[in-house]
Amino acid sequence: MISFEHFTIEDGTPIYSQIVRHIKQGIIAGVIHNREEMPSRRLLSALLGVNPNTIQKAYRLLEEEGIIESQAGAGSWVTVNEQQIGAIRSQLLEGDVGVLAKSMKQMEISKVEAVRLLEDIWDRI
Amino acid sequence: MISFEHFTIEDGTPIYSQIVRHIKQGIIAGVIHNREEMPSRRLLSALLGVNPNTIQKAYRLLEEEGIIESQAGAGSWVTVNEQQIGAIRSQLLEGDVGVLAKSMKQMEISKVEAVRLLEDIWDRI
DNA sequence: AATAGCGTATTACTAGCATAATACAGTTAA
DNA sequence: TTAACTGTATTATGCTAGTAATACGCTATT
Repeated sequence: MISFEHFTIEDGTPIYSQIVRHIKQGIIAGVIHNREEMPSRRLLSALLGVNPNTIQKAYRLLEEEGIIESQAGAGSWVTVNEQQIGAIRSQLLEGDVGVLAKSMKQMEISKVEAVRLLEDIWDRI
Repeated sequence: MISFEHFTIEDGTPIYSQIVRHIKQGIIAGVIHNREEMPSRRLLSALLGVNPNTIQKAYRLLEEEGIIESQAGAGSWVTVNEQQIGAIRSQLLEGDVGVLAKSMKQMEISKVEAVRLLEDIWDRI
């Protein structure tokens, strides 16, 4: 069963997006595996203190991306192969790093300074 | 007069936030200077194809942060000193880099790999 | 067979973002 | 002085995110 122990809701981003991202990051980190069982919508809703409809929206999006499958009465499970994992990894990393790089360039930050900032802040987090 | 030539609206973040950020980034980059005149709410609204109330919200937030001042009938101007610029710089950079570092750590990315990714993507943008 | 838990669907409500259409008072320049 | 432009304020509408309360049919387990 997939754990949401280290998951906390932040604001600024829709909750359903944060859940989708948490699952993707877990798959990339190797913490969440293929065929692993997702918590039921009602259970996760109770765990996170969030409305069941919000969980349902997250699960629906994951299903549309082919990352999980659901069966009425039974439950939901992760369904990813190695190729999908690689694609998700690229999708998340290039998106995140691209946003940062673009933002820093607009601030006239140099490449070496950008790397220095990343290394500095990396250790303080 | 402050230029919005290289500004394009993206979705996912409120438009008023994007405008606030654009001003802050311009100040950090040295493209926007103290005492420089902001475009009027109606003019910027027309330039960006956005409602005047959305511009007003952005300007109100900038005013609350002490980054601009407004006078009815006259207009609005940037009011920042060197100390404020340094503070805005830290605020933006540590926020952005912190979000990326935290996200990468959750994906079990190593520090050296993070730096390599940043350097790679930096040149492709 | 029955019950508990599962996914799924619907309706109603609140809050925030954005638009739309005005209105009013202060400043500036012709 | 008057006309144009400024910031400011108000009211109404639509959309999305999120909550709340149900309801229904399927599956697994007892």
